[in-house]
Amino acid sequence: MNNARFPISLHILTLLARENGALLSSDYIAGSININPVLVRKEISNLRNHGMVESKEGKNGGATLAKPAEGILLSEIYHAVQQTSLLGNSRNHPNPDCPVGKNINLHLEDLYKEIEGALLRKLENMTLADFANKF
Amino acid sequence: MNNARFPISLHILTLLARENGALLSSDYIAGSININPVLVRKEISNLRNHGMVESKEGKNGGATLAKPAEGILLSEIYHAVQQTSLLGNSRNHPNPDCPVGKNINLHLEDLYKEIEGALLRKLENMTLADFANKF
DNA sequence: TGTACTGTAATAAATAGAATTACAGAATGA
DNA sequence: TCATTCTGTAATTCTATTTATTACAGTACA
Repeated sequence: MNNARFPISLHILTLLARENGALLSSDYIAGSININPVLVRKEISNLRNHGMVESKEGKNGGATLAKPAEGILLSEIYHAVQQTSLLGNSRNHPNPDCPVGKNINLHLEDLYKEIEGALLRKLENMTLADFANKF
Repeated sequence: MNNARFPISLHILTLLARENGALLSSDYIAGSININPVLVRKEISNLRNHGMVESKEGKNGGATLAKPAEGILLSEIYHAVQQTSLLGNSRNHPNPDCPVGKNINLHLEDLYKEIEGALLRKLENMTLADFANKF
């Protein structure tokens, strides 16, 4: 997870959480994050697919939360953006003729699962409201 | 941490843990991981700087563990390779004129610290020996 | 019916990651 | 002593990933 999708999504959701239902445009949001509006729309599209955001097309359109910030767990956001494994995967195929190479991916996966579990238990105990209220 | 440094370092250390003090060459290790030997030497150099590995130059040279595998915590390996923050950082500077933009990096940092703490408590309870013994 | 939006695809630019090349220097042992 | 086999490291090239940009169809509003 080297890319900025988690912080970007959290930033978007934090902005939306502070508006009480008012729609924010992708341009406005992009201005706060300082990234390209198209990337904002892409992230919003993803958050919408995960049920956290609603958006409205056309003039005076924009995005808003699909449910109260108290009901959005940070773990949901994590799941919505998570693509690569937490501690990195080698793209290479380790040598199947080596007893370590042959099995390392299996054992790494187990390890990652365990670690990610610990992380998720943390994120499940924090809501978007908790985060947004810090500002 | 999108790159493969954690799994590569763990792979190297696992191989070394299974040799009882015998030296392994970067070429041999690279063959097991299936990456370039220069990258192996770079990682070994880093692990050496962190006191986990010793190496010997010249003919019949190679690397070996600097201390028993029972004394190497997975958290040490994590610290040795960790560069980027766990859940990704935006390279962009958020808008300082926006109340959210102005403070988000601060709050993200706090959040990351807390999450990383949970992860580290897990990794502190696993040794290289625990991992290597699975093979 | 013009304006201001979203949604999305396609492309280009920038950045990061990994491989490769190159070579100096160290240890060995014939 | 000196060829051989290693490490250490810098420099460069190659590749993959990420982000920005361009373009435009479609929607809603006033």
